[in-house]
Amino acid sequence: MKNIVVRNTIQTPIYQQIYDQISSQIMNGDLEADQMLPSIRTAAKELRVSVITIKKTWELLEEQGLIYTVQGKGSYVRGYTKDDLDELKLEKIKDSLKAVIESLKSYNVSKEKMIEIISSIYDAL
Amino acid sequence: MKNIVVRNTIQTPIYQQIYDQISSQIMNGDLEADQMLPSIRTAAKELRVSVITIKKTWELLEEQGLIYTVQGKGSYVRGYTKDDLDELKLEKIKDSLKAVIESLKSYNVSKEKMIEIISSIYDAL
DNA sequence: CCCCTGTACATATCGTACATACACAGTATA
DNA sequence: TATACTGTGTATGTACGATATGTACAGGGG
Repeated sequence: MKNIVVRNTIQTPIYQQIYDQISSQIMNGDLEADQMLPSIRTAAKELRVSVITIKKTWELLEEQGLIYTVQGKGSYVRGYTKDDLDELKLEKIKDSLKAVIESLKSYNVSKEKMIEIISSIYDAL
Repeated sequence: MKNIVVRNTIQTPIYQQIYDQISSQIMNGDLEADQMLPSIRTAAKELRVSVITIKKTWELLEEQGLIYTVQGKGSYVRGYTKDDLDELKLEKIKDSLKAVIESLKSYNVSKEKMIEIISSIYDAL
């Protein structure tokens, strides 16, 4: 439960922000298999949000097969191999990029132009 | 008012979908300067949505400086040079890509990997 | 005056988020 | 062994804002 940041200033839902960060930590291997996540109460207190919000996040993570939950005990990270995690991560990134490319479809951006812009954004970081 | 498609199956708000398509048509030069947009009633009937929804779209377009509206008369495409339009378009695309890169920040994707994935998505189209 | 235009109002539905009460699991202890 | 305690997840009821609607109001021009 380290390095989670919640911003109220952006339009992304809180549960989505937390989901993104935890799912990336799992996919990056920062959280070990069968490691217990904080209880929803602990996480809620720590991040200063409602237990409902954390519950929704945990549900999302469970839906995506990243964790499993035992009633009365807690939620735990699913056991995946490094290769599996890399694959999941790649799919996630692909999905995001596909979505943005789809949303820009009507602007008729060529592959080369797109790469050029991506490159310039990275260089500016 | 050609080639506008509204989908109820996706989560993007209707007014946003219409906005994206009209703004891209303007930026691509498909709509001429001072050309009148359809009245909000006509557009609403044609796209089978409420006048309020179209009004919101027109307001967004006006906010972004793409059209101007005259009470009782109608809404018209602003006069921009081709260079201005290209610049607006580039900014729009940059903003979208910046947002997706920001949202993927925690996955630690390198510039090269990102370009590789973008490339593969384009090749698959 | 009539018919076109944009505008404003009141309302319905849904997603997000909250506090609080309920139910299950494990353990200490009488 | 029974039961109370304290941890866990779950469900209920509420509030608010965004999205979308229909319908009534207001301005421009023949």
